[in-house]
Amino acid sequence: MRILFIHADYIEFESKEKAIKSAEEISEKKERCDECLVAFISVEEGDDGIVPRAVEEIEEVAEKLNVERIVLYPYAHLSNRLAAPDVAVKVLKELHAALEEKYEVCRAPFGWYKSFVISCKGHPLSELSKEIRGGEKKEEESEALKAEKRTTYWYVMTPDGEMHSVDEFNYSSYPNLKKFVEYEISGTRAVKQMPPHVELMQKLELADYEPGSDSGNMRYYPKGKLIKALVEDYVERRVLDFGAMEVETPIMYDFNHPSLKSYLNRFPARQYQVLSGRDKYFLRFAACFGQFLMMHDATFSYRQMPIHIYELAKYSFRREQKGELVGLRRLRAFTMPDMHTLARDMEQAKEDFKKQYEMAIEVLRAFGLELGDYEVAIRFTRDFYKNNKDFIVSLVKLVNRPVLIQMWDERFFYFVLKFEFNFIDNMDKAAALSTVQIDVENAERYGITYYDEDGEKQYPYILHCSPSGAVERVLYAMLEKAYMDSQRGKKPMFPVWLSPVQVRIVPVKDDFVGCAIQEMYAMQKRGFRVDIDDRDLSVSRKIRDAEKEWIPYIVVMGEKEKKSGRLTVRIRGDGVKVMSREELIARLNEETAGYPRRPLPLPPMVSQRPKFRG
RNA sequence: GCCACCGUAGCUUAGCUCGGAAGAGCGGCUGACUUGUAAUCAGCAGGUCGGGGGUUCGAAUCCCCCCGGUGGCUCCA
Repeated sequence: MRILFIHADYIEFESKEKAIKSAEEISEKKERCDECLVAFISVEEGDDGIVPRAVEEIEEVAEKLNVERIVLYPYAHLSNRLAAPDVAVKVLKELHAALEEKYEVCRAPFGWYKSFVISCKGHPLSELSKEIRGGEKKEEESEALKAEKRTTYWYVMTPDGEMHSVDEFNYSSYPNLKKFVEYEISGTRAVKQMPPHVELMQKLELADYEPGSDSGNMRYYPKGKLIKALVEDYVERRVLDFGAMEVETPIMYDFNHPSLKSYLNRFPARQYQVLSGRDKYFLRFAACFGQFLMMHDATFSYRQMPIHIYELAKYSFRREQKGELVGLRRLRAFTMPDMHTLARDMEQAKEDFKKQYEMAIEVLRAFGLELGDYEVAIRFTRDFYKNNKDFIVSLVKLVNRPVLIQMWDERFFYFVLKFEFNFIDNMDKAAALSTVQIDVENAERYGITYYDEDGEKQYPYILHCSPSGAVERVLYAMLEKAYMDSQRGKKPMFPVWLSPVQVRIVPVKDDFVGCAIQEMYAMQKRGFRVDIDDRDLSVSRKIRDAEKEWIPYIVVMGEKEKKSGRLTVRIRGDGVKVMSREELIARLNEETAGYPRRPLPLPPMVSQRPKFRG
């Protein structure tokens, strides 16, 4: 709380018009107070508990000045981290009530544009400012956290349904699971190295830091943008095939909306805030808000369920702690495919949960991430486990490998069951990709209801699903995996359908650029991304550059090819083969079948491209 | 957010310990070469040494503050 004190001969103020929707109702527009202490007050975040101290401070000043009247004047402009309006009004009212015991108190209305005239006495003590700090909130949080930790139990479940103690499980065949368990439970690591994906995202000209923005807001170069767009296209199609309806919702929401507020209050801090005039909004951190508000207004019955709605939440914003931001692993602005499912009962919720679990496995496979490239975590409450033991075991059977289990005695979050697929990177850090949760709380919070067989309103269960996790994080996982491959002597690359350039044609000398263009057009027409390195450089140099770009097929074009009409193709990681154009196209078709396509994101002539980095 | 380390040309970096004229490779430009599967040769241009302050005759180098990045902690709805 910040207070500016003025010892005044008099103050007059008049309320002109409401500045915010939630302005107080008032009886008198014009007021005057003589011989008083005026306190201009900004109520700040976290000020709920500090009224007694504020009262002390104000009384101390009032006593010194020997005044009988105090004017409390809400004044937002002393602070840039204001409390929500309703909190501010509450605090001001409490101040008023407490001071009224000894003083005559007048309070200017909250939320109005007011004109005022003040006559400051001008003696040395007539102008003072104070800042009063609270700061108890954090401790409350950590208490809650400690409680959570006390009642959390960790296990490893094997496909036979056995629960093993995390300490006694034999990890020898599952080193990554061991790393994951360590990451989750103890969290001690001691590696000193740049995360490999950071260097790769820059070298390959995919993504980069943007010094002109806030930390964790990246720029994406054409090749990175292409991969991102393809990943998004693919996930979207999977989700639409799954039966979801695609929607679009705003990226910012009113702090004072009752449903949003109680949701936010459960998880304090961590949002970007946006001012629209004097009204405060927060940027979404997932698509939940918009979709829940939409479904609050929708009418539907048990006959239509399960209902799926989907949005690519671009962007979602979380104001993560600075020390937590790393390359593409953890960002402040990210792209979140977000599907919500409204299920009429737990049976339906479980059934859909399992289907989504299976979908997530397939989605990650499309990005070259197989079972074994990531670790599975399943988390639930003790009650849920008691009633659904077989269901949990069936999930573990499906992946046919040991899975980390976290069980809570009580429900701390909005869900009773959740799974994640966690990628373990070269620094032994875990990052969640796919996830699905069964939410038992938010239907009620948002007033989302369906009509049951008897025409009665019921709250549905809500599944939150991101089949891939954040798109940027998919990129991160692919890059980290490629680095692991290169460490094992394998040539790193993206799946062919995601390679920004799928075929590079290297003319031996200028004379063959014409033939190269013909070849390029022929393959382009069939839907592939082909370019030509027309630079005046040696063949080996151009091969080297193409290899550094991880291009899967390099076609050298010279006299031989012109005469024979066959192509000499250098296949990444598989030597040089001579084949016809149709054979190459057949191979490309096979490797990209069923995946979305996009055109080359760069000028087709390598000589015509800017260098985005070095 | 806290602690530690790092920041020199578009990129990778030498110089910093112990203060004394900022050096290279790649990339770019110009020219020569017309090339057959991971770097053709030569010349030229390119630097507020992350920013600000201090110490000093003199600071890339020593000290302080700030910004950015990374590691660890905390956190991760």
